[in-house]
Amino acid sequence: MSNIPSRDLPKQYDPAPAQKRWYAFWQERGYFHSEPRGDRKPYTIVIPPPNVTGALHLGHALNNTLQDILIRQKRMQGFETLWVPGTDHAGIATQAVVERRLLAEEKLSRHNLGPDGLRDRIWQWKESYEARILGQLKQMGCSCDWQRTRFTLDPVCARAVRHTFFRLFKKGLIYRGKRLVNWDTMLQTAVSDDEVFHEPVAGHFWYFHYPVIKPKRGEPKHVTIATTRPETMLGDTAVAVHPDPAGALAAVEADLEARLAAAPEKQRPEIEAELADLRERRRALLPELVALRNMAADGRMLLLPLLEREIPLVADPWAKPEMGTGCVKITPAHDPNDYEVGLRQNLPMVNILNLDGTLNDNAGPYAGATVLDAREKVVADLDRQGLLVKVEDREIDLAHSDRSKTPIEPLLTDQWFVRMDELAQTAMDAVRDGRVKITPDRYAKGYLDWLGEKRDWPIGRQLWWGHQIPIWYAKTATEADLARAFVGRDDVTWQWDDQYEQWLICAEEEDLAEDAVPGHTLVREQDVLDTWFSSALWPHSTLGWPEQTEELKYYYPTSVLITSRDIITLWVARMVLAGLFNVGDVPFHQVYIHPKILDGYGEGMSKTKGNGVDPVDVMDKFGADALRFGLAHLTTETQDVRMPVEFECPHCGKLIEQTRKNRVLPRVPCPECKKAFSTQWAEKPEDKVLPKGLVVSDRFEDARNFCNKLWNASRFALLNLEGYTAGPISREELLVEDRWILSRLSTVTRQVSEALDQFRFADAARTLYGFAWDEFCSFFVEMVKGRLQDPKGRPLAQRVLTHTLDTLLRLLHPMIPFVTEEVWQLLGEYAPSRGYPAPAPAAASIMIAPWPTADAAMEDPAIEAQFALFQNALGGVREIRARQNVPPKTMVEILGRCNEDTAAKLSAMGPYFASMAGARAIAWGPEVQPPPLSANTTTTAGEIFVNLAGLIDVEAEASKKRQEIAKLDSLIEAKRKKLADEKFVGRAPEAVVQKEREGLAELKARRDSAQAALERLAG
RNA sequence: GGGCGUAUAACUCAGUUGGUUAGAGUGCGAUCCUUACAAGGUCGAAGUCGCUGGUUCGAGUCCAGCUACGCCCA
Repeated sequence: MSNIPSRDLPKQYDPAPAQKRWYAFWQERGYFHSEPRGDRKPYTIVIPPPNVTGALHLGHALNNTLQDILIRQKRMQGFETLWVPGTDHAGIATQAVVERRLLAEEKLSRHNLGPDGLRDRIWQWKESYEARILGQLKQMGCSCDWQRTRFTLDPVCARAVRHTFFRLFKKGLIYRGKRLVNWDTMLQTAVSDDEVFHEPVAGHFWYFHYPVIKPKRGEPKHVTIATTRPETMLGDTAVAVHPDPAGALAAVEADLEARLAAAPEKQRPEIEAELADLRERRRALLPELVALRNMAADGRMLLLPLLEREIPLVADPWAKPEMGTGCVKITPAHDPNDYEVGLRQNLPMVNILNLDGTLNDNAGPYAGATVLDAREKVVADLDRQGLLVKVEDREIDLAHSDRSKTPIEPLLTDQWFVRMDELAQTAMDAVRDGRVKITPDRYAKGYLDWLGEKRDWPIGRQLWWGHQIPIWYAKTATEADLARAFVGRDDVTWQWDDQYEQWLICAEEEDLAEDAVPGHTLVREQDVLDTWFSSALWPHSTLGWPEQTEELKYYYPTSVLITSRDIITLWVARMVLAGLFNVGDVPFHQVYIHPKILDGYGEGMSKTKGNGVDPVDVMDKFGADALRFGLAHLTTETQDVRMPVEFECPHCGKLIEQTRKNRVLPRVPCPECKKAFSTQWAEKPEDKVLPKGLVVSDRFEDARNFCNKLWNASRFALLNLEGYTAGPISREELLVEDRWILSRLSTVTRQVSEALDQFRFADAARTLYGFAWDEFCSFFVEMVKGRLQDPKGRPLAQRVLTHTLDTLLRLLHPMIPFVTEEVWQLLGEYAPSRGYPAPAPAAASIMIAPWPTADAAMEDPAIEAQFALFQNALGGVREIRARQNVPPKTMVEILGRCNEDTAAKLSAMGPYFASMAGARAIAWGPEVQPPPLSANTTTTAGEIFVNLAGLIDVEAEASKKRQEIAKLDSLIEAKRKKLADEKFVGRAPEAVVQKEREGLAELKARRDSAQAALERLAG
């Protein structure tokens, strides 16, 4: 049997074929699949299901890379690991995207298609994006158990949703109530606060008079109010004035004075102006506000213009005497603050809007008009009646729906809620008592604060895409009818709805027929549930709950949840309370919050902004391993990661900076070759035919280079394994470099294991990077070269080399699975059995090879110290060679003046000085004298002289020495001063002082030797 | 307005419990195609640790204030 490589090993690692080959291999072998096994401990992660709205960007790539790193490590550690993949239907987001697309491309609205038609289109979208997303994960190497892939709308998840709703409803934790919501008039649904963004727009501030009905003598005949939305006056049910205008003004004034006193000079004029304004306002306005307050107390009514409706003047602190006219119109059904006033003052709530954003019959003659039309008409009509006082220009912070990008209308509607008081408390307790640990722990604060508000959770969405609420309305039936119809069934329950005087029936498993209650017609609730309702169940719904499956018993609670900080409240908190409510235990023991990836401007990546980078672009250019290692390397404790990206011109390769402007264009022209290329936004055929410009970042180059370095070191090892034999290695036969690398290997193994256990991914990556490159490649591999040429030394060198490489590969595998598997398989061809101290057959795949364990007995500080001496001496020689421009192939003679101990240690390293620094070591020891023409440098190993007879550039060397002396002088001076300071010597710990003294002595010695060298050069 | 975070080399980031002359990668300069690797080797230059004060023998590190930026909440 031959040990000659069975195929050529290229000098550059080519990631693409390895990725394809080994991912298929792993899947064929079923390594990703997990089944409950009593003899092993489970380690479980459920994926944060990506929205099917769009493809994944680098933020997701980071999230999933970290999960795969942990899963792969734990699998190697012998846990029964399960990583559950899946996607989220993302109700409103997906429906909005598909609707927008339909409108843009086919000029169709959802009403043209109808509910079933629209749902068909959304399913098509879902199928295509789910495939794309799962494909992205597979390309990244994610070792998910694909047999267990779930979707939040699939039958298993749907059943969990139904059961959860039923349980909550039965316990009285679900109710229907009025609520002012953010109404999206385009999508015609309520959207949550999280789905609203505010944007300043140019608007106006209109001032109107409302006449007072039957004013008494001396009282004002009208009140003046100001508004940015005149049409809402049609829904006004009161005007408010502050109950204590004088007191309120005084409070504001006191506050301003306090600020003035504390303010820095440059802010004073501004505050002073405000104060002056306030005092003027008191002079001009206060008497009237007091009068109005008294009128309010006396029950005076106003006449709402246009509709000629009588509305009360009320006293309420919401009216701010320091703002506007001091009076404020109250529209409880269309403004959150007014809604509060309406509740306090017991005012009627008049809704003037239809769901499509036009005005309804309550708007009288304006019914049917759009909001903007009504606004114009209302202003014109008031003006005609002489009630328009003035108009000011003003910038308005207008709420927009994140989904449709249209302005939000606050609207009072019936909504479904989950009562949160008790549920929130259970989730708070779980974090407080440590059953759920959040890392970094500062994020626990936001979680607890948010839950502490215990705000009821609005769960209804007026959409067609989602889990339909399992409620049926019975208007006409009596409770006796229901009891008769559902006798003996525990899967149906009902409640009385006071507001609309009807029965609400909830069914746990199957839908109810229209005639399920004989003689009556049931009507099903049309609303669907908030997406987060199904996401909240994810850790247990994916494991089969409500069935008590083997999976649920074995894998639940899961081990860790890895996610980004923006959904700690929306998702993490709700998973905790849902898990506790449904299963009776927390959904996971640990939560790790990872950094966010920002673009070059410091903005988070998102599909809508256009700055999202497709990980596939990065993988096309650098490979999956480079993507993964690069991301892990960036995952530090607190920092978000800034990643400026560039387009790579597909024609000429030129890199073009991605800007706010060009990142949303469907095509970008290359400034270099003038040809255009397409981007992720290309949709029109004429754009799509252009070649695509990859979006890349040089931040992955390091990682790509690292993988290549590892590949080449492996290549070297493989090319030198001819004649390899497995065999035991005894400690005694090891050479210095063997002991050193094994010592380091053990330390690194320990450090990496600990770092991953504590989610310090960057530490783990940096440790491995430094070890592999600077120690394994730069020293061990270099030093083993000579031994491999020597028949006597070769077997041991091969054994230590294969063992070290084997261990290094295993440590790296979770981060860079493909290249490590590629090398592992090649290594298996030449050295199927390997290891220290005794060889053992290697696993069939590195994926299932055991995770290395640190061997404290191998950690040898003495050897590491000795090795450090060698490294320092070597560095000294190289430095002199470089500064003296000694040609690379010229061998130099070196001498070292050092103590006996160091001399003994360095004498043994002769061959390595030769091979690694082109130096022949002549002598080591305390008595060594410098050659007449030499350059020197002082290292921790002593003073190194390089004999430069025939080579020396005297002036360069002298100048270098003078520089060195100057620098040492200033350091010596600083240290002298410090040691002369009695306070330092008296109060600092003795060890520190001693260290300073030694430091000074060393600096002086170095200065002396530099001085001596300078004199020799002169002489 | 409240909360959280960040500010260290030209860029992107490390920097443990305060203690020698503050590190890495990239980029920059010099040099070398030495048979694992030019996606590489060797060497080098480069920092008022955001600002101001405080604690301390000693501060990038601890405290206070300020400035700028980011995120979350209202």
